[in-house]
Amino acid sequence: MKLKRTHDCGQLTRANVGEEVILNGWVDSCRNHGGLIFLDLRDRYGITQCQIDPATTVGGEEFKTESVVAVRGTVQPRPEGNVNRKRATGEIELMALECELLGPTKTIPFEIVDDSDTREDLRLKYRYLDMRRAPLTRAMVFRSEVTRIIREVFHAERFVEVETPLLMKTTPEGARDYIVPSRLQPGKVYALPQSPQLFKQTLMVCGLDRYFQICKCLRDEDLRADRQPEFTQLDMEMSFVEPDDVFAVIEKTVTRLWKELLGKDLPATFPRLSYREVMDRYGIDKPDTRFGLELQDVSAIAASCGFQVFSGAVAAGGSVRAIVVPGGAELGRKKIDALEAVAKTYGAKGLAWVKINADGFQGPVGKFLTEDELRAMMAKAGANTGDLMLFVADRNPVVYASLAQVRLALGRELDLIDKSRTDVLWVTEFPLFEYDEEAGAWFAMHHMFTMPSTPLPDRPGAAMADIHGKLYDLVINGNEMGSGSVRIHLPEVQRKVFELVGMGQEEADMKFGWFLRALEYGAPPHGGIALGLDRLVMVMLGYDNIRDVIAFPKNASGVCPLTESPSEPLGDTLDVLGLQLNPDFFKKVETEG
RNA sequence: GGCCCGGUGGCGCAAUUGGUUAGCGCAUCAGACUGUCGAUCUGAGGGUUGAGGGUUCGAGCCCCUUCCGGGUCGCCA
Repeated sequence: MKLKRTHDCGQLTRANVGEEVILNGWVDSCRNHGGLIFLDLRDRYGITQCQIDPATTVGGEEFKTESVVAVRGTVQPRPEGNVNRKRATGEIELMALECELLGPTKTIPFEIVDDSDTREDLRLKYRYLDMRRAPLTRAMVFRSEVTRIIREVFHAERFVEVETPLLMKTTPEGARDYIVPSRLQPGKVYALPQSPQLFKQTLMVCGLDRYFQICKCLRDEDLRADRQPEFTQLDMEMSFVEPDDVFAVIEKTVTRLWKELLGKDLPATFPRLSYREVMDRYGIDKPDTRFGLELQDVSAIAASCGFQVFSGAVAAGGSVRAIVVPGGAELGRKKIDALEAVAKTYGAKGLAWVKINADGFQGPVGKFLTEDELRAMMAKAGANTGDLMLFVADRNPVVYASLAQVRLALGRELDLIDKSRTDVLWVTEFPLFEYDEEAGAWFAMHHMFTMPSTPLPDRPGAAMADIHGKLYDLVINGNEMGSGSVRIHLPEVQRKVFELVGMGQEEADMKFGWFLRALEYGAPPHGGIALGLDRLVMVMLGYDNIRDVIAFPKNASGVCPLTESPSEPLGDTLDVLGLQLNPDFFKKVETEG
């Protein structure tokens, strides 16, 4: 290139008038008026208008949108009345003396505008074009700032940044592993990390005291709008700590991120709510507390009512809970049906409702309950005339899950969520174990390395439901942003937990023997947390899709439309590993099954 | 794997109850134009409506199968 830039496209102002400069960038738009051409040159930093006189400008012509061009010219003030107030460089323009086409372009497949509505797989196929859009460029720069600040805080707090292996031992608990076959050890495989959990705990046994890492984690599960097969975590671990010590570091980090990057003040410490409390009030362990409509337990009244659906649910050990929608008596049947559909998605058999009109009760529940029972429920739930009450009666997990989602749907539908608010909170005191009715077994709710708060029972059983762990989640605006715990540092406790979730001694030694051995040699009490970095950036920017904060994401089918991965293995890749792929395997299983 | 939504020129959309030659905006190409700023004006080209099958005198529209994309449930310790 002959014309190498002296400035970027966002920095020239009145102060530069008279200077001869060179700009390099992309053609944002090129407006040809015949006798003169206006060329908007764009780079990451901004857009500067260049004026080309086709008669005198060397190499001056109309350039194709998105081609890469260099312009040498003189900075001049724009004539009176032609200032563009929308741009930082709007007071000046570059009178082009010479132009050079640095990178020609084919006609682009879609327009590059901020509010793109091009379908996403096409945007991903041409990611380099899509990324030139301001919202995506901004996300990348913003994300870089987030990690910069995180590193500043953690280094200032004397954390050591350590890289842990990508090729590690497979431990198929939890999510499905991505597997990497070993060439040097035929017949064996590595796994890609679902998280560096055991390595970071081992680093505590190493005596590093405070560790952090911004690392990739990989889980072979189905994708969602907020879930990618590979994602990034801010992972940290500290020795000789209680949960409060972990909270303090994260609170410092998060408040500083919000302050520096969004100019918003968050409280110095975040509210702590117990798992019991958030489930009771919101039915979900990641509550969006930016609006009300909390769940109301009317089981006591429902237990003795004549409505079998209600009384039966309570008798079976479940509950009847309600959401009161203030002014909800105005809601039409269509909207209530839509809410019922939400409830059913989450396992509810139905969504009972009653409108409290001035002239009486209206709705299916009204027919089955006496007026006294309805009035008692109104009082218990805090409902008034003009309100709508929505009920779910079922087993507790179903009641919680369905009403929690009905509540969120109402929040969106009735526009109750104050988007200007940032509600950050800790959810604490999670149960350590959960019972999986399908599998008929107990398993660890978070993971198997969390220190119990109370003594463990001798053998698996119902008593496990009452065991709580030093477990905590960070929740921001209803998003699970991070999860952590104080860990087990005593090998006999760790062995006991393995045993309680049905892992025999032999199996435990095969999978985690190396780690149990590490705990036997002076392991410090320790704890930590991992934050989802992609989600954090997504929430900070107010985006609703995780792909928009990741440079080269996969689509919902796990395919990268840009590179077309995954792809058929090439050459002797498989032979070297002694492998054979059998894509028809799944079809066969289907037809034979 | 289940459910919901979608697939129509390069991109975004439209097309009464099934009914002429499938329209519109942007983009593209050609021409005009010395103050635009996502320029404007004039004109032109560009489509086997994702694929396959069926119903019908007639299918973009209805039915079946299938592929692709988005969302979601399951799943994600």
